[in-house]
Amino acid sequence: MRQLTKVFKALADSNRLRILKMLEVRQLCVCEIREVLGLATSTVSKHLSILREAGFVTDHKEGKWVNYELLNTQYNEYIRQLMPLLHNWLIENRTIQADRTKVTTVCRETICRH
Amino acid sequence: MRQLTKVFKALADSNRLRILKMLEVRQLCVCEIREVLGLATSTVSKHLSILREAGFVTDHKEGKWVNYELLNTQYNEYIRQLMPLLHNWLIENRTIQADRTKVTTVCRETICRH
DNA sequence: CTATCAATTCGACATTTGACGAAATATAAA
DNA sequence: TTTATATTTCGTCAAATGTCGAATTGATAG
Repeated sequence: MRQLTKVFKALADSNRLRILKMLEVRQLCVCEIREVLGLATSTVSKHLSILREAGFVTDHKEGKWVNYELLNTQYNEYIRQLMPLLHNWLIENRTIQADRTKVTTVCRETICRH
Repeated sequence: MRQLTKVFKALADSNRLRILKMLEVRQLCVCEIREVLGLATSTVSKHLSILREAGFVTDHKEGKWVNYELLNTQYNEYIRQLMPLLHNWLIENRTIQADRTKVTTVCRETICRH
């Protein structure tokens, strides 16, 4: 039950939903997500750790960046079943659509300098 | 997005999950749920209002009691898709199993005369 | 009409949560 | 090695949450 509430708690925040829907487009580093959401870097990092602890995402070091991506494995049965639903949700949402557009244009090389 | 986070927030509490899994067995009034969960009546009432606002349950007056039951309609698309998953989850969980056993034996007539 | 009893609402309280900036860590570049 | 940059961790704060008991509401039974 603890594991399930952790999964639902992770989904019970609009900024984390936005992150998950952005990661459906492609891998992203912390500063790219920060740029789209307009939050402090530390806040984004915290959100990502919550998503990681719940089993939604995983991270890979790439130079000085940390890439986060959706974890599409069968490790967590709850998430394995939830992700297909989430994939079809919020598609019409304007914020989500805008986020995803930004994600395609955002470039870590230019953004992260300052 | 607001509606979806409301749905996930409602699911992000173990007592509310226990309530939903109990309601899979049968309709229940507030005092029956209170008896199983061991919470204050006002707390149970609050949990039920959160589940109602999110669209999971509905209530019917029956004399001095208020019966709560799962709302299995297509009003809320999120819930319509989530409930089948939740139905198959937590089946092995001991707390949930114990709750459901109690639900079958609990009698509002005897319990509520406290 | 008055008592009783189930349920809700309200007010208080402790805990959790989401946010930030500062400090610490890690990696790349000079 | 020193500097710059990306990320994490830590401390703090305000707001939200879960809980309770008391007061209120609503309906039944005397």
